[in-house]
Amino acid sequence: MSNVLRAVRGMNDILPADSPLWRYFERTVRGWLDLYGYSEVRTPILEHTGLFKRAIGEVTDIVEKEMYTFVDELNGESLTLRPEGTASCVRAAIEHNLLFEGGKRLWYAGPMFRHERPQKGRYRQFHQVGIEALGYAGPDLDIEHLLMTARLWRLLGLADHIRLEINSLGGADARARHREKLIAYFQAHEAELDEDAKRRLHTNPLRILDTKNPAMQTLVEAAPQLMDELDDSARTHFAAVQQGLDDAGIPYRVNPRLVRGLDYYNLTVFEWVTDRLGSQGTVCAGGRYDGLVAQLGGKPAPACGYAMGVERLLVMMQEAGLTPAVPAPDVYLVNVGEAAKRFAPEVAETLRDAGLKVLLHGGGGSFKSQMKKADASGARHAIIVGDDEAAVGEVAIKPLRLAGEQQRVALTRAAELLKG
RNA sequence: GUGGCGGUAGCUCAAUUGGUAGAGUCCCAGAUUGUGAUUCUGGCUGUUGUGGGUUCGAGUCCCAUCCGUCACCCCA
Repeated sequence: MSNVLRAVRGMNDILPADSPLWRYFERTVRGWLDLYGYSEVRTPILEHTGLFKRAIGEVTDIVEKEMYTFVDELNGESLTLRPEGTASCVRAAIEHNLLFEGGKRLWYAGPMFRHERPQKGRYRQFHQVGIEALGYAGPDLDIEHLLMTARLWRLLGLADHIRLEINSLGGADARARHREKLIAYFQAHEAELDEDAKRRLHTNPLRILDTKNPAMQTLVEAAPQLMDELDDSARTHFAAVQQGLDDAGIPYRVNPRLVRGLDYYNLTVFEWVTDRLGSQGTVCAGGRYDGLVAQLGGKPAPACGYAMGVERLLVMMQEAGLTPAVPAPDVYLVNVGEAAKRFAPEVAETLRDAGLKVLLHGGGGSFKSQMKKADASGARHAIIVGDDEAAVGEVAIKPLRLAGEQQRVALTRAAELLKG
């Protein structure tokens, strides 16, 4: 294998054994998005580096050490493979004035890139489906997003394995106040902080609250709560979101320590989590980002959205045994003899004209081996063409799955017989 | 980026204190010269991830590296 080229680490081929699951997932997701009236946007995989720095935040882990950034040597521009989809989606909406007529419900799907250490459910090229509602301020869209995700889990058969956690981050001012209090509080207890916490104190103090170190639990529990800083409008918004979940009968847990890794979030944030994926438990997450449109140069517009990790959901589906049936052709066309070989493409095309999925045997081989392949293909029928049949424009139809006699008919009658 | 464990045929896995790399499956052919799933017979399949080192001799021991995996970090 030393001379063999390999895929880049953390970037996977999706092979025929897996593509039916992907297609099933994508089909389900598209139908589900149609139910809610969302429109697809497709943006480039590559953007100017500045877009992500401005949208995600200069000091986030993603921007500091996980982006695939390079200089286009032909013109000196710094470009970046998108690490997430919201920035591109919002950029496109601003660039093309999509919000001119008011709110827009959008979605996108595709590969994202982050230079992290690969692990199960975490890859350097991974896929997300993202949903964004731009131009809507009220909690009604937050609620719509939570209800629609709950429906998707039901459609995919994952509802029993996923639970919802929500929180409110308040406005920018509330978070700034909270951040200061938090830093002051932890500085006052610096002796009790572990190494991780000391490092995070000024980079990402919110993350200290998430520590898994049992020795710090009491310290963390007595820390200033973001919830206490929320103003009335943020409280009202959050209460309305919870009311909406209650009305819909969707169970959830308010997790005051739930934060987001991207700077643009405010007010409602949520995560759908599972305990079936080890440490990669977050399967879908998002929230409100009312400041982002203006931050990227657009006319100020509120917005909220979320993204799901496709690979993580697919692993869950596989482990739950929810894999779709392998697609099989309707007909496997066996052909033996020179005249038969010339006749076979006409037979195949005629049947395809009638909408039948036909796998034409390729590569020669004995009659027996062709029949074995016909069986292995999963086709319901084998069509057998020999020189005898070819000479008179007939085919032999043999049922492979159900009982029944083989019968020989004119090609012109074959399709109707196979479909009936 | 840090640490633990792992890597043998296309796939799933064996290989005794270091002593000639094996099985099942798959694939191919035949038993059955125009009939597939079962059965029987025969056959193909490897730079033991890669590169060095120790040794008379390395799948096995040592070093490096790549890839996977788990945890951390972070996140979908």
